[in-house]
Amino acid sequence: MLQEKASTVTDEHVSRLQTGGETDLLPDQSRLGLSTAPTVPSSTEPDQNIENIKVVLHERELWKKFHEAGTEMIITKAGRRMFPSYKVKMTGMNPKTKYILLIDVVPADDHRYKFCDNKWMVAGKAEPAMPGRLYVHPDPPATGAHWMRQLVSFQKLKLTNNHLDPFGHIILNSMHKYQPRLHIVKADENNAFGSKNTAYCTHVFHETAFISVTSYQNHKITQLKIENNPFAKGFRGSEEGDLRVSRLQGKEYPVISKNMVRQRLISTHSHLAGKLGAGVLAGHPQVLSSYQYDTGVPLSNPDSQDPISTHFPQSRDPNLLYHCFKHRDNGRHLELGCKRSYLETSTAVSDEHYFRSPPSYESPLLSHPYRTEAITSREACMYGGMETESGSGAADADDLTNSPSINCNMWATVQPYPRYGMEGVPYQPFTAHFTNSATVAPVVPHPASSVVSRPQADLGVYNSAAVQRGLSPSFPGSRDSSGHPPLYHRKPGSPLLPHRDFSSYSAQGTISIREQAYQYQVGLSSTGSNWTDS
DNA sequence: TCGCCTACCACCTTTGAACCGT
DNA sequence: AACGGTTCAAAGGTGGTAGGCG
Repeated sequence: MLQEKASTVTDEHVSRLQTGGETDLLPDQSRLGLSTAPTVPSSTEPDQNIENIKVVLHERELWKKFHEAGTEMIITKAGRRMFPSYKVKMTGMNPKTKYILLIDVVPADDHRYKFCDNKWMVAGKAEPAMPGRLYVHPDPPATGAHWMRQLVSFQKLKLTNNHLDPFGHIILNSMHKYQPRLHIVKADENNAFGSKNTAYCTHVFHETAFISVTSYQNHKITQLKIENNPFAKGFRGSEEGDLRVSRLQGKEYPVISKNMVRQRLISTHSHLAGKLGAGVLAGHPQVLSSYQYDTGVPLSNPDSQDPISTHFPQSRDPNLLYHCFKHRDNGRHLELGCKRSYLETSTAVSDEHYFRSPPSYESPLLSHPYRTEAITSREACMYGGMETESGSGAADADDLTNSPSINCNMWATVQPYPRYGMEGVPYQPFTAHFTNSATVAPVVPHPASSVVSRPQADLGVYNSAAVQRGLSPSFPGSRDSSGHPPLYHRKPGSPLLPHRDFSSYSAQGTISIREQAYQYQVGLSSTGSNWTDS
């Protein structure tokens, strides 16, 4: 019954999309950092539709500060957290319905950037995209009441530039612009996720877009991080007046705190001591003057009236993007809610670029075959601390205990990145790929990718294959008497054991780009059941 | 030569076990 | 014995830096 309604709704929204449908997002909501899926007039249960869920970005003002300066996120081989961390407040959920929350990070455009003259500039075409990965909130599928009870934090999400990252961190390319997206997935009672009628919606906050870097380029960002990140307290001026003085003096460059000077002295000392064996102090003025030289470049620029565009050139993010989809059992992927594609904009000027060179940034979640991956390491699972943050530790046991546990899972996608020189390739709308493993949807090869059609391995496969097989130590394919995958049942009080699954997906054909990384993942897939936590 | 990346550093917060008192 | 509060050490996160690499 619900499915029938969904079908109707889906068709309606497809129609709206095809006619350039608008979102129902109010301008005020956008300004307030409120993301909401469009309403669905045809529904008889408006309050229980996933489309009605509203999401408010926590600490939006802080995000905006970073955004205005041009947010940068450090990526390291071992993985680095995002700061500000991604936290949201949810409302409008059905208190009794179970949901799964996921985040992915998708390329915001097809450019590589460089930081030149205190602003970000396009430095060429983007590198081939990393295999898209999903970060699943460590809380198991929980009721809407649970998610709405407190802030939902994704602070333990980590970003890496290690293409072979085994920890399930989100893999990014340095010097590229990315956009995190939040996905809310309705968990099916039986299959938890990815069933025939899985509904989900996607929320995007444009303030959270960032450029990935291996070291900070913009000193404004560095200062903002130091000022706001408690872990960076050590880099704050030991005297409270440092920053204040710098502002009073109208200096745009960062003030050298005592710690910074000390570190430089220590570093210089050790370095010089090793090479010269003497004359340490002689290096001090040099260090300082060098620093001032590096940072003393006037930050003003002719376009300073628009800091966002200055630091994030060619930003095409509308205030909010959101997508609501619902999968239908027949293998077709229909869009349930309305969608604003990157091409769908209000101002031709700011988005001209995208029309000229329409990137084919299909959602890894929505438009590309999935492989699944359950994470074993504690780092990758990143659970536990999250509970403190989100308060899930105090959640009603009922919210969680009966929930299928897919904690610590990271779903990975292999995203065929468009080949270079694809100008003119029409934008490919997102398509939902929530399928049941028994209903494998045909894969339409990406027009710009070299991917050979291969078996669908999407979120539905995650549910049916990965959970059943890889996520359980009793692989393969065993189910308990209740019919649930063993993973769904853990002993009361027992810790959430990390699992890893690389066995759920095998690829046919080849991928010419990012082949190495892809093959790596496939390789893991073939040996996934033998994975042991290190 | 230059830009980017990595390993390492010291400092800081967070976390959880151990301990103690009620 | 159970519970709650405090202490402390280990783990982990942070940006800065030198040096390596292409």
